[in-house]
Amino acid sequence: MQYGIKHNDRESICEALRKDLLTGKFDFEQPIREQKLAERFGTSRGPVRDALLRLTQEGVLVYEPNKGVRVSSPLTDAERDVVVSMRLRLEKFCLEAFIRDAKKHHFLQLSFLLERLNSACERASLPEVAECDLALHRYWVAQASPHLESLWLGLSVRMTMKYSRLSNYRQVIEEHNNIIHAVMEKDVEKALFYLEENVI
Amino acid sequence: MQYGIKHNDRESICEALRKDLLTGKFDFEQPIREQKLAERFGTSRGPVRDALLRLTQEGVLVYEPNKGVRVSSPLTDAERDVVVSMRLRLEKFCLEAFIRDAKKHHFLQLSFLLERLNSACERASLPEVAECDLALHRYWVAQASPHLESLWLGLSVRMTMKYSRLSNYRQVIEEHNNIIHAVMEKDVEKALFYLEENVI
DNA sequence: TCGGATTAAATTGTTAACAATCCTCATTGA
DNA sequence: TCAATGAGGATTGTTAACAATTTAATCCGA
Repeated sequence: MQYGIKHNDRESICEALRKDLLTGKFDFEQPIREQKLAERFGTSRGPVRDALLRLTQEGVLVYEPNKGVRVSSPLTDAERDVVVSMRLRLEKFCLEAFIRDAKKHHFLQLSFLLERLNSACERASLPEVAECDLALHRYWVAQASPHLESLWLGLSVRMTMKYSRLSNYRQVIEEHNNIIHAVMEKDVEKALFYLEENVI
Repeated sequence: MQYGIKHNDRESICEALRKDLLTGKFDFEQPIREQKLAERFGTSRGPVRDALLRLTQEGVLVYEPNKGVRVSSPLTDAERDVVVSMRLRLEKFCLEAFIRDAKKHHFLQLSFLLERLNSACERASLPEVAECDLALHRYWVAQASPHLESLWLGLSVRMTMKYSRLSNYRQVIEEHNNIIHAVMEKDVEKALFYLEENVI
């Protein structure tokens, strides 16, 4: 239970599926069947449909009327470049605002998320690393601008789908340590520099 | 019926609501009730919920568990700046690709959409102008990169919500004429220049 | 054997009823 | 007077059944 958000079915199904999709448990173009997922999550098709609709909007799935959804094909390199630069624009804005306004308990939460990322890296569990990495970035985005959070999610998800630098665990830890130390010292310039190194 | 897309209930409800929201038919922070909309559109709550979920993801609505959705508050000026620059980054990429690959029937469709925008401006109908303006931009985005279309939608919707330059109808026509003429001459540089003038 | 129509199965789209949750407001007791 | 409590009504969340559509399989004739 992260952030203390209350989860209903569609939320938790959505998160579980997103994790599976980001870590490559489904093939590209593979169609997704509602009934099957409903059984897996022990609900009816309703909440499953809600989750699929959300993931479609995020860009992980593609929807075709009367045919359901399938896993979307990866971005071209050119498209990915665009997405990367958009995410950087957004996240730099948020990180700067976060540093400006952060209180003690925000730093605490940051340390907690960083620690989670570390231990996920130690366990060398790619799904967990992916999740913790996104949770960390998502935290300062959500704090700085709830308005832009869903926008950010769509961007990161598309990036992560294309391919994942996350398998180099040592580097993942290094990069996030750098960012967060800079944040704690309220050194905006340094933080943005390390962020730029990380979001590629 | 534009693009020949097949509409089911949730799609058409979504579009109708988006238009209403973009043209200010609901107040900011006003809660949206599912039952009321279901009656208005002559369906059950199911498709309405789907539409609301999509509009939430696009950023027009805000969702709170067990409380439904409400109209999201406008962006701050700083947030809007970020969104504008992101949309420009995305749309310039798409317009450039569009110019590179466009065939005759694409230009034809473009002329058609421009004509629709013109007549909406002549009728001085703000809802229609807003719709036609978005439809036009959306066309080259969708043609150039279906992957990025939903991303673009989220950006434009958030921009348009904040405030609308669209009420200066003469300028709207002028700006789009410039863009599209440049596109037809396959003059990338000029097209991007006029686009930059328009997306503000 | 092949192409096209026809039927059957699988899948998505929609609905109405029911369950769970939240909100309002009157009541109670100190 | 005021806060706590607790019905009740309103609203969202979930479910299972049904309708519409697509996909797959079968059959038939040339």
